[in-house]
Amino acid sequence: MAATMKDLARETGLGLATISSYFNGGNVRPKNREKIEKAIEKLHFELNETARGLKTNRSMMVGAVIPELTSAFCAQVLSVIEDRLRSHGYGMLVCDCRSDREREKEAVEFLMRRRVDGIFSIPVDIKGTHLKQFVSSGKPAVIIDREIDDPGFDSVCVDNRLAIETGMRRLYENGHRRIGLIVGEQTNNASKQRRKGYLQACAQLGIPVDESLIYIGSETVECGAEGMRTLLTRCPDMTAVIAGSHVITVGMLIELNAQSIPVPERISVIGFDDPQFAQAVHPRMAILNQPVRDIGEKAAEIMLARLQAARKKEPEGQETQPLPYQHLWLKASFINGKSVKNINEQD
Amino acid sequence: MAATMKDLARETGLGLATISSYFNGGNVRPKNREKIEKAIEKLHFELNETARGLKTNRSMMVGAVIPELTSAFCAQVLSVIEDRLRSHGYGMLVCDCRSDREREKEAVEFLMRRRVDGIFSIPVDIKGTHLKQFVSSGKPAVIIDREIDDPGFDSVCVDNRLAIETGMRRLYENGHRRIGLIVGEQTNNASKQRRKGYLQACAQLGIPVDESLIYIGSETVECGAEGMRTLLTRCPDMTAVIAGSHVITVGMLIELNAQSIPVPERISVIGFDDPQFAQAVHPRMAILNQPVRDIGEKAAEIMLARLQAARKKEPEGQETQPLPYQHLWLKASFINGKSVKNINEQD
DNA sequence: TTGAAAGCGCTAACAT
DNA sequence: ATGTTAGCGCTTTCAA
Repeated sequence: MAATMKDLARETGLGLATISSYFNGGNVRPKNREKIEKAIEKLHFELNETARGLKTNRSMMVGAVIPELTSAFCAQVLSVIEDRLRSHGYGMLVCDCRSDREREKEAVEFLMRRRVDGIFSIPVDIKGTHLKQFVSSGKPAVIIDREIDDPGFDSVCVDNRLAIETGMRRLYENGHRRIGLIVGEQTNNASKQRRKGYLQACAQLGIPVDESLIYIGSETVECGAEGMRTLLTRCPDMTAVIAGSHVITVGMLIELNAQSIPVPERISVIGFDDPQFAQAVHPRMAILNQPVRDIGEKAAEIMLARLQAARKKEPEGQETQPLPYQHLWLKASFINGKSVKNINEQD
Repeated sequence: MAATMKDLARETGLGLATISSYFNGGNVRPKNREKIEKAIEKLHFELNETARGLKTNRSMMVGAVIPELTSAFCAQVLSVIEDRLRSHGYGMLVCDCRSDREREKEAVEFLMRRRVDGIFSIPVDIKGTHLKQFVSSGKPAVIIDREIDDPGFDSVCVDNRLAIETGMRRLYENGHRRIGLIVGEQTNNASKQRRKGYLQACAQLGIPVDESLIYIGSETVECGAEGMRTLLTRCPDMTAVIAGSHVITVGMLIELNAQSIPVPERISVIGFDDPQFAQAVHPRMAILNQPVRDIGEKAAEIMLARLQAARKKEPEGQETQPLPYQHLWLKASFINGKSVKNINEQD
């Protein structure tokens, strides 16, 4: 159906190699360049990357395995990555695994069959077992957002411990001592780190830890609402709450809203992520904001470096010494709002 | 590097065709099935879809060209589509074109080089010129969310005219007559239809049209804020506003929030999309909600039907009569909130 | 049911 | 600088 290089060769009277060379930046006589370009135009020729990939053993595609495409965090990070990679000629195959380990594993196998050159993963399985087979084929995987037990990958994470600590300190400075925390399941390292940050902050600030102030649920809006509801009745003396993720923030606000509980008069809150959302709610919410743009850029950068290294390797024959794995820890920033009340004067 | 069918053949002592037949649901003796499965296990064999695609002229991938991956609407629709397609063995290559026509065109070319079997497009170019070349190769394109001038594609849209009309009627019933509208650029058919719905509702309800109540900007948060600011000063007697999209809704609320304008006391608002967001803001916002799930499902369904038809066609040789293009119009629903004040009693 | 062989569109030696 | 040719890993006739 579609025109092939052979057709271009016939049309121009040139050899196949010349045509191929034209597309691969080789030296082609200006006269012939023109001829080729004319033929391309005439025959509506489009390079067949599938065939090229078969020959070169590179698909010029990467995979992205994520827990939820509808999460703003995932979408924003992917958006940055896709942009950077496509500008280097790489396509991105997205696989949403719905936070399910089985589907995550299947997604990686799916991507392997398509011979993607690399995989970005926001892992559900923090052991990273789903990627073992893939990396053992010598291809790069970059982990995003979740610290993984296995050090055999590059990773770009946010210092979640520090993030929560920052929030806690803010609340402390504003006189809060009975502070609640709503976080997701502790199988997820990000959530784990957030809880750890909470405990650590308590220790540093001399706040006695009260486990009943900690609600552990899941990464869902429902959990945020449920958590808020629970904490409000369980700890009536609680003056502030920190949400352990964006969806939890949303759920938290839904519950406060449903119960018409005034923020920050009755309770102070610090949310997570999405500055626009924080500005749109009333009162403007204080948040711990993850640097999504940086995360995406760093992850893409690392991947592109590895992809490039892989391309160079082959010609040399000998294994160049491998780049050491990178583990980046980016910092979340605190964006102030009006959702935290200073209760110092009340003492 | 990776094991090939040849390796399986050698390992099992069988012929290539038998191996291939095994993977394609052909008849293989149980004894040999076992042998093959053992060999697959042993050699960590993974089918090479690239090679298969070259031969079969199907990539088992579809492309998705969208204006902004970070838009919740896009992400949600894609999430549904990806799920449905992958369960049928298709991968999804996502191309975010940042609402840019040039990049949109490039994205389609990019996808053509990868020989995707179909393309989903939430088009920037409503002429659909970016898809011309692609569909002329006989492959299906499904347009989402934006009515396109060319009828030569399938499309799944929302009746935006009706949506805004519904909102207008609600406001009318609550006594509002001076109603503002903030919409995106009129090069976009969705925005166009929304404005049309506004005008039509005015006509039906006997509200005189005042162009100064209509703010036309772009599909950005900034435009929502700017629009709100403008309308508030330009039309101090305005009692209600309808937002023409979700991002505009967010911008609108940011501005109201910044100016500490009480909703719905001073002004009533109706937003667009994202029920969770609507519930999280105070007071709970009334919205016109697009059926994202249905949109994705219908689009995927149409695509899968066409993909299947294309597979059947070849064996028959003769062109089966083409399925007629479908143009679906789904309805947005009104979800009530507390952001609309009944001002009838004040008369 | 299975095997042998041709070829999908391209790249990369190698030869010219 | 350009042409010739041999595969990349698979599917698919065609024979056996």
